[in-house]
Amino acid sequence: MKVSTKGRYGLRALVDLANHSSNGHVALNSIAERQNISANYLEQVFSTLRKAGLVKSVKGAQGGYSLAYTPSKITIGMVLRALEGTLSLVDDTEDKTNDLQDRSVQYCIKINVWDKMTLNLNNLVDAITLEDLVNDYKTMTGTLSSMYYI
Amino acid sequence: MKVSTKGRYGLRALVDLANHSSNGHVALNSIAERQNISANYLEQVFSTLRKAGLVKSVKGAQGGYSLAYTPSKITIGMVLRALEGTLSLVDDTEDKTNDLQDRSVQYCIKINVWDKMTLNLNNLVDAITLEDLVNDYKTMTGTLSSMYYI
DNA sequence: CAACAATATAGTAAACTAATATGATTACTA
DNA sequence: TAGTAATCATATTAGTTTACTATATTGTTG
Repeated sequence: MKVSTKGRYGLRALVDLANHSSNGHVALNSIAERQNISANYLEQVFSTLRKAGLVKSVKGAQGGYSLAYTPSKITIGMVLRALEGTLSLVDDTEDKTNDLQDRSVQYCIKINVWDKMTLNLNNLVDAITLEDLVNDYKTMTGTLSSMYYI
Repeated sequence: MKVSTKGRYGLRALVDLANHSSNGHVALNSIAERQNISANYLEQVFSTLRKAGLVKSVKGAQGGYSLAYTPSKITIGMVLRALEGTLSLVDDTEDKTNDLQDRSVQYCIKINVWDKMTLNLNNLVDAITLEDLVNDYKTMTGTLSSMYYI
C-alpha cells in the first residue's frame, strides 16, 4: 500500500525540473545528480512522463526535458496517475465472483470503503499543483524568486 | 499502491463474522466457505486480528471467533492498520539521505503531499465503523434484523 | 476418547520492484 | 561532416513481497 519509487522519484524530479527550467531545457543527468537518483532508472520514469504528455523532450546536445505545461496546470494527481496507474486502493477486478452472498459483502465494502478512499485520495492530490510545491520549496529554502527583483 | 488480500479478506471476514455472531462463536471454516476464501490463509489473517485484540477466539468443538468489541467500536482504520501496518503511503524511511539540496525537495513533498494523504486516509477510515458496514449490508440485502421482531 | 477447531510454523511459485546494462537514435556544434 | 551530448528503447537481474499450501500441535466439548 505504498507509492513506488517511480511515483516518488518522478515527483521529486518534476519539482527539480521546475526549479531549474528558467534556462531552457534541463538535462536528465543534472536532475539525477541533484536528486541522487540513478540516471538510467530516471530515464524510464521520464519516458512514462513524456508518453503521458507531462514533459517535452529535445534530443541532442543542449537538449533535455521541460514541463509540457506551466506548473500551476500540473496537479500531483496527474503525475502520480501517470506513474502509478489509477490511484485506486483496490484492483478493479475486485468483484469477479458469482456467489451472491459473497458478492454483497464485497459490494458493501466497495461502496462504503474502497470507493470513498479512492475518491478522497484523488480529490486531495488533484488539489495540489506542482506550483504549490515549487512555491513552498522556494519559501523553505529562502530562494524566493522575487528576491532577485528587489 | 493497493490494499493487499490480508486487508480485503480481513474486512470481508469481519463483516461476515458480525453478521453471524448472534449465536455465539463463529467457526473460521464457515466464514471461509461463505466468503470463498482459503481457510488456511484466513487463519493467518485471524491470527493477526487476534494479536491486535480485535477478535477473541475459543478453541475446541463449538469454538470459533467473536468480535472483541461491539461493531460500533471497531473502525475500519483499526482493522486495516492491524492487517496492513501503518496506513502511510510512503515508507517511514523516506528521508535517509544527507544531501541538503536533495532532502529539502523530499521534505517539501513529504509535508505537502505524503503527510496530507496519510492524514486524510486515516481520518476517513476511522470515520467508518464495522457497524456502518453491517447496517448497510442488512439494508442492502433486505435482512434488517428488525424484521424478525415484527 | 473422538471429533472439532484454533494455533504455529515452514515452504513455495509467481509476480513485482528497483534497479543495471547496453546499444540505438537524434540533433547540436565546431 | 565529424564529434558528442543527449534522449530513446529494450533486456536482464537480484531481491522482495504476495498469496497462498502444507503439516503438525494444542486445547475443548460431548
